[in-house]
Amino acid sequence: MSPSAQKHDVFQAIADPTRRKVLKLLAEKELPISEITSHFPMSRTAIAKHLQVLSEAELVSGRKVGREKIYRLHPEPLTELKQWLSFYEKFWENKLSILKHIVESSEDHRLLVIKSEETDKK
Amino acid sequence: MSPSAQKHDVFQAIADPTRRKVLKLLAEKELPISEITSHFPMSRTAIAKHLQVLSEAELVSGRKVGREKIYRLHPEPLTELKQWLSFYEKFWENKLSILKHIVESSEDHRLLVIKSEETDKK
DNA sequence: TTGACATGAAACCAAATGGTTTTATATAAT
DNA sequence: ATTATATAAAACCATTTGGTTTCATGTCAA
Repeated sequence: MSPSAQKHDVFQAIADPTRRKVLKLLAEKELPISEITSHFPMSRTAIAKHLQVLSEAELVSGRKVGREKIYRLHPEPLTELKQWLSFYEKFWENKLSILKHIVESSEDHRLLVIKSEETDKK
Repeated sequence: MSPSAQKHDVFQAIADPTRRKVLKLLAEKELPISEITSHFPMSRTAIAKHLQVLSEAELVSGRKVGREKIYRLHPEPLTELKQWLSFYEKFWENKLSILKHIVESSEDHRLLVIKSEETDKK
């Protein structure tokens, strides 16, 4: 595929556990495909495809060195994720918001307890 | 699909743009399925399935009120995402780590020089 | 009671996903 | 020059995904 085919975004890219593990590997140091593959119970081709997805999301980039293709982490796109997350942080960082959430759901909890007790007595 | 099938995790759940938009809607206030659906160009059934995925990831929960099923945001699982992200933040927040990355693997040595000078001024 | 409304459940479908195997090509090492 | 290594490219495959349509069921309103 063409470079930066923009087919996959960062949200999709990190959805797969294998790809997340690849990113973690590359966080330590850049690596050729075959060495990355050695950490997984699947074929080199499969890993190459995962690298392509990561590459489309611009989370990694590969350069050819001799007969090897060496991939390295390119973490900048993760800032998009961080931004997205920051919107929701208020729901667990702001105590008032958390409290509000609890208050809103308290009726249901009472209901649940009562039902459980009734069931137990029978 | 079976209820609470624990089939989807938070990474998968937020991978889909529609589901992210649903979360944002529910961040404002809890809503019944049909009202959520009114914000999207797709069927109620499709939205119901997205809600199921979000529910499996425990990002939302639904309770039946009369003939409506009202869904509410449950943002706690996003902390897992935040934790995951925090590991990578050093690569763009910590200048030394960024520099280390450039030194280790960059073809662009001009960038290296600029970053070094900035660091030296301290 | 009779509709209308809100959802649930199931069958179906095309496309995407995550893998495989096979074949080809360029580079490195002997 | 030959062989082993590293990757690329393509065909193929099963399952999942993201949607649809249809039909059934429970609840509210007139």
